[in-house]
Amino acid sequence: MIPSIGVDVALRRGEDMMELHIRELRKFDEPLYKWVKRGLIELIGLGTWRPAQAIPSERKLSEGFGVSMGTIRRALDELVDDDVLVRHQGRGTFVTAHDRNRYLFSFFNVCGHDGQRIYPVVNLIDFDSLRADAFVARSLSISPGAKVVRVRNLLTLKGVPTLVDEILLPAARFAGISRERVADRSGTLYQLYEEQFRQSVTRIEERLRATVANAQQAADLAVDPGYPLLHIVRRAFAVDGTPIELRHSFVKTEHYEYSRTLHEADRGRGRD
Amino acid sequence: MIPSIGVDVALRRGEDMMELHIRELRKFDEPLYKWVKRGLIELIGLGTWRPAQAIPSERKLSEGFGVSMGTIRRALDELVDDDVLVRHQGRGTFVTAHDRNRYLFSFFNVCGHDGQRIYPVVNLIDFDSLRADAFVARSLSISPGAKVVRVRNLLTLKGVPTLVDEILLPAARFAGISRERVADRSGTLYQLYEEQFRQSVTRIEERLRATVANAQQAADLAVDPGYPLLHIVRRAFAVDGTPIELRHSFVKTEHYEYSRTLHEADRGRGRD
DNA sequence: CAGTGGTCTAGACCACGTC
DNA sequence: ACGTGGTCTAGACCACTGG
Repeated sequence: MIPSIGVDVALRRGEDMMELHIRELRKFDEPLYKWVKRGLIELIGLGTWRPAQAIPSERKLSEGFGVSMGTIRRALDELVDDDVLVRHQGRGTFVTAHDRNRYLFSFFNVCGHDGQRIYPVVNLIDFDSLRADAFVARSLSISPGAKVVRVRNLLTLKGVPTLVDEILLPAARFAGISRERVADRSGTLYQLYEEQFRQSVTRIEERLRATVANAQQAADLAVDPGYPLLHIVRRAFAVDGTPIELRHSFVKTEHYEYSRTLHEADRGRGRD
Repeated sequence: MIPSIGVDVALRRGEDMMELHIRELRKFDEPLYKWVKRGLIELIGLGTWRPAQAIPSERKLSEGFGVSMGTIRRALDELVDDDVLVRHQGRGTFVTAHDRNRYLFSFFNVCGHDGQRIYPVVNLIDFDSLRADAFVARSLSISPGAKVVRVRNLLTLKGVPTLVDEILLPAARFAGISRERVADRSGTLYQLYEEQFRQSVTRIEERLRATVANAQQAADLAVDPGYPLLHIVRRAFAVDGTPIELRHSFVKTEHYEYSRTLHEADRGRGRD
């Protein structure tokens, strides 16, 4: 988009050309603040400002984008709502820093019957690639037949094999992904997506069903075929709203279970 | 900044009494828009504008409160976020009409495999009372042996028996509840709690497991014993944070499933 | 101290819905 | 045509943080 936005010097010279360039990239009938927001998302995605780093001040952004501070603030407000940015009065506005606990427990909802959270031990049991069938293509908003990477994990909680994951990723968004890079990571998969492929997960959608273990799952989880399992179908979405992961999880809920707290103000989120 | 000047001016013009009432509520060191917001909440609470009715336009509110339109808009923005108001461009701003859909779909997360929401048909199949055992007592924060009302419902979606509920209520909080009052209600159970017993549910906590149908459940849901069911244990909490309902739901997820969307900003809610 | 975000103003023009 | 909310401007002063 406009790689030099925010760098004060670049604006003064060639202002007219810049302005023209900016206006051309504007979408028809799109509010200015949405355009600013998209621009900032793009710049963050390009690594212009790293997590925990400050972005330019509102006044500089106002000058750089050529819009008023009110418009900048509106864009920043939405990015703060989306948890892409954090404001600190008197200090500046910062790209959100994501630590491992955040990702682990923000979207990992399995806990003991007493409600206690447990750190899972993750073991990679399979890594390969395949072509998207109709369902996968629709779920990931890609073309049928497009290349998809598949990761299978076994999660163990306090020595008890509890959960098997089958994770499908659109290969186009994860260029260069390999068994080694997945197996040798230090944090969660979502950290890997973010740090190595610039894909930040901001929203997930989950559907839960009850099912019974097939032969493979029974072997992985050390139960008999026919044992009841919680089947979670999850889609993870990037900042721009596109799905970047489709995940099937099968949970043995004998000692652990899936837990959520819902607030009245969240109504309507159940199905959007 | 002396907001009461604008208020006084408005009063001299004989607008109405709302400003007089609000003026006393002004706190020092509070942003103006927060004051406007509290004022509007109070006026709505007093019934100045009924649900589904329009409130005054932003320009009139600006004049009435003696603040700029930008400040009014900020207060309205937050009230829209809180779902107290709804905006309709070109028509006005309206007090949210809370109909049965609100409660139904705010905490009812079962939908079709295609994501479509369905209105369930509820049939009361049992109503009795019993004494709390240790688990129920702890779950409802009551004494073991205290009286508990039990309601059993069968929910049918598009003619398919899909869900059986066992609902446990602390009798002390639901004095005068009867089979008839539960069966003859027009809306949801949570509406009944709110309207007849002044118990508003603001938060729920859910834990999900996979299980298999016992004989009773199999008969209710028209499946064979051993069929996999989603078992949801729910606690509903009142405004003051005390639990007022313990509910076990058993869901046949053949055609319908449990669905949730989680946002990154919700992190930490999974286990609190 | 200078610079940041937080709040607020007093307008403007536009898109939309209703009459 | 008119009034509504939606967007946007070009400033202002404040509270807070850091050197």
